[in-house]
Amino acid sequence: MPRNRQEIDREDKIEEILQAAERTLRRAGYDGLSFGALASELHLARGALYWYFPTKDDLFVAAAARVFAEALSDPPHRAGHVRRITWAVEQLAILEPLSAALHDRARHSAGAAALERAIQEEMCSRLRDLLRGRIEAARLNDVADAIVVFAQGLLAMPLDQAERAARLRFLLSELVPT
Amino acid sequence: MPRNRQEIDREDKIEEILQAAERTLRRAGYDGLSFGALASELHLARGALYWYFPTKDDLFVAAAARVFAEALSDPPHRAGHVRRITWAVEQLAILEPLSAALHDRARHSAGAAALERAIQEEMCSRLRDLLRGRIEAARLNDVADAIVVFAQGLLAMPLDQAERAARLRFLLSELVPT
DNA sequence: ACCTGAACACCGTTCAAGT
DNA sequence: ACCTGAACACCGTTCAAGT
Repeated sequence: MPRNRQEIDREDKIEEILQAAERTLRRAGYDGLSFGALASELHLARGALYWYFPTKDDLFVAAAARVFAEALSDPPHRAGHVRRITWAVEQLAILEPLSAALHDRARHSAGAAALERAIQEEMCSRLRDLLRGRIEAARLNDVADAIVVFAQGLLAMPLDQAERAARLRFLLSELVPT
Repeated sequence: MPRNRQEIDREDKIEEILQAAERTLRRAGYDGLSFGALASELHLARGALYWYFPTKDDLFVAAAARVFAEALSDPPHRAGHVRRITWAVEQLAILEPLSAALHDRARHSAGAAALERAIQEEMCSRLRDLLRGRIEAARLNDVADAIVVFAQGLLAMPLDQAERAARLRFLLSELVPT
């Protein structure tokens, strides 16, 4: 009955595992992502998964990368900069437990650290594009960096959506000329 | 040989456990803080610790509270506001893995959430005192909140000390009149 | 009231043995 | 090349049994 030897090639199998891992990650977070649960969902032995992902961190990072990429795809079209930044913060706020887990694993796993940096640099570069016309060139990098740091702080604190939005509006009103 | 029945009273025993837990937390972080390791260090059975701390979260929060309190005690006397804020950020940066763990546990443990809030409110209130003479009263709360959010963001990002200081200086130069 | 030692149900990871 | 099933060394937590 195991239809998994040469009949399914490696990349398809990896895709299948990643889809299940992504689902588990969304539903139960990092702690809920276990090789045991995943294996039984995929009708595999626990050890078999190590053939595809040599480490829990490898599996986690690969699945998390997909979740983040999806969350940050199609930002609101032609909205003002405040609304666009608020949108990004709220998208990340939904994934906050995932961000926290990624940050935690980044201390032990080079892959996790790389993904964390990549997400933050993506945010920075989008911000610079968004603010380029609106801010003098000399301040652009500092302001973009500051907003990313601030956004990261908003996510790390136990605030609700309204508080996040209010504090973000205050910062933007201070840093970005109207 | 067990000199622990009525000979040592409860509070002293708790103090002894907390000291060991604090040491373990500083050396090995949240993951390294295990009832097993702690018990063998204290020459106790694993189960005995549950008599004093019903849950790992209870033990962790109690030990972490001491670590944070110590780290934030005696701030630099009569320094400028930039140096004092930088000092606090660096003190917390040293404990960043602990902050991350606390934030993670705050989702599952009310005690962890309470400690996290308490630390942040302590920072906020110190900041307000520090900036009170320097900022118009109407902006004081917003600026203090913003700086705390920013500081939290600095800690959540993989930056070195120089980068943290530079970004903090930029923010303060924007928010606090010289 | 406090402690022991065993048990339970999990982990991530490894590995000999199979196909 | 892929998979199984058992093993290893851990977890946090519970609990009957002792003092």
